Amino acid sequence: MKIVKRHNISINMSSRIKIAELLTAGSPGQKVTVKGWIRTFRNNQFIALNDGSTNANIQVVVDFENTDPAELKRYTTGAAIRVTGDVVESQGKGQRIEITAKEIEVYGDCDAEVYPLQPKKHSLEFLREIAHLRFRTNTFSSVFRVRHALAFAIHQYFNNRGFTYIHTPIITASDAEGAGEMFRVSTLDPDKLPRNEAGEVDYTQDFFGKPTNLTVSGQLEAELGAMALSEVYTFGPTFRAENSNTTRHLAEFWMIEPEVAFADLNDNMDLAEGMLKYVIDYALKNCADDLQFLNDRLLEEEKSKPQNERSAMSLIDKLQFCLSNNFERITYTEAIEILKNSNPNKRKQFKYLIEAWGADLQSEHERYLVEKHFQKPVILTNYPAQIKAFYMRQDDPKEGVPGPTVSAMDILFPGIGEIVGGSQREERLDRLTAKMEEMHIPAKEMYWYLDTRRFGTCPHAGFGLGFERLVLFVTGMSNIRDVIAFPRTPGNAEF
RNA sequence: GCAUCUUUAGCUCAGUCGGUUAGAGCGGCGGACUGUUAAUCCGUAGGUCCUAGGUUCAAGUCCUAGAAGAUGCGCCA
Repeated sequence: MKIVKRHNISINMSSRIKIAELLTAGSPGQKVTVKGWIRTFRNNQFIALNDGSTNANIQVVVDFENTDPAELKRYTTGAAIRVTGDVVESQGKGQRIEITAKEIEVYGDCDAEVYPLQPKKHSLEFLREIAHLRFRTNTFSSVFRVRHALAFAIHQYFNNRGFTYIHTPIITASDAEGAGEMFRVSTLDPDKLPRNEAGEVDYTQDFFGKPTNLTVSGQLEAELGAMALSEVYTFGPTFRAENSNTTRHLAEFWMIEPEVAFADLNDNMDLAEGMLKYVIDYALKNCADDLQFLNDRLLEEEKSKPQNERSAMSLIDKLQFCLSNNFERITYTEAIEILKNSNPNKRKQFKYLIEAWGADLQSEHERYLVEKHFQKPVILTNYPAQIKAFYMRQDDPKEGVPGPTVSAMDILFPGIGEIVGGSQREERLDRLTAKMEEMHIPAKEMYWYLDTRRFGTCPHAGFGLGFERLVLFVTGMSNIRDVIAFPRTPGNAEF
């Protein structure tokens, strides 16, 4: 296994060396201190020690003949220890170097009888129930190192391009965004709600003096920033109170939302495609060992699946394929034509048959386009106006397009579906207010948003990227609950 | 919210057509071995068969309801 060392300094007092650094750069003759958690203790003699810097363990050789047997009993799977000793060439196969222990200190014992993690394969469902301990498994430590690398690369990508990272509010009084059901934020006692004369809940007595919710998107606020700073992005938690029970929805998730002034739909697509490729490339270069581990894990898992359900490409091949091919850019209107003439539509295999322009695409249609027809990421653009949000820019009528469209774009990924949703924004005040009226969005409350169109408006565009969906794609995991530390889903807010 | 599937030891799972005392591997515990690689070998303990009803001479197995989990759909990122 190739081991990736992620940093140059082992951060710790008492000259502790991290295991990734020791395994890559350590040489016989060194005297070192390592600290970590025992993975296995074999033959009363060999400790496999892990500190989370890599999935590879350092082998610690214990001088069992000169160690108190009561102390040897404490070296159990999961125990936290310090080892000071000499780096030597390993006599056994399977590792280049090992440590001959001179001193072992147990920081925290781990009762093997009740510790749930064993040196064996556990199901992801079981590990989800012990999410507080699942970081200690190879799969999850790899997933979370990759997750970190992707988050870091996103900041780096935008920083390199002159973007300003802005922090948009988590609590919002605006419920006009229409992005989904919201979680109410209140300090009122639900058992003793104050009422006004009309018998309605009196929110003037609530903390903010009006109804407030957790944010479903930072986009509207990001647009305000873009109208001064030119290029901004947000990267924060987002909350949707939808009763969604799928492998790709969370009630609390992280979203990246760039917003760019003086940009149109094409700039927007270039930005999104560039970002996705940049961060995937970053992960391939900086998490090679973790991705290899996840790649092999996936191959192993797929062995138990029937041939036709296995993926055509391995995880790493799929990521590299994604880098070396341009995303397919087609309009909604073109997509409808393809779907209308597709075999599953003609043979009535789709649950929802495509009959006319204007229909919303179901996930079976998106999957057909991405996984069967194009076999690569697809960007769908210029959707019918009626199925998209009020703030998307209205297109000029075009020959061959049956109805009004907006400059929207969705990026669809294999296995994930929609990973990015974005648009060029409607910057023309009259068009925007007319649309809001049509969709019953209270323009009065949204004065702050509309002010950007009143005072120095300009063409601008942006998108939202679901961070966990990106992590799903890059790690090859199949359930979104396994790429966030403590998933919040309907009926579950454990830990 | 809807549909389908699953639930047996701490974990992963087997359990035939409804039939007598519910099994295995791993893990635990006791021991052996001492250059192992999820070590190996011997021994041993461990069960509300998800819950509540029902059918039957007899239910882990069949039926009904509920709970929890998984998958798919809808909503979306």
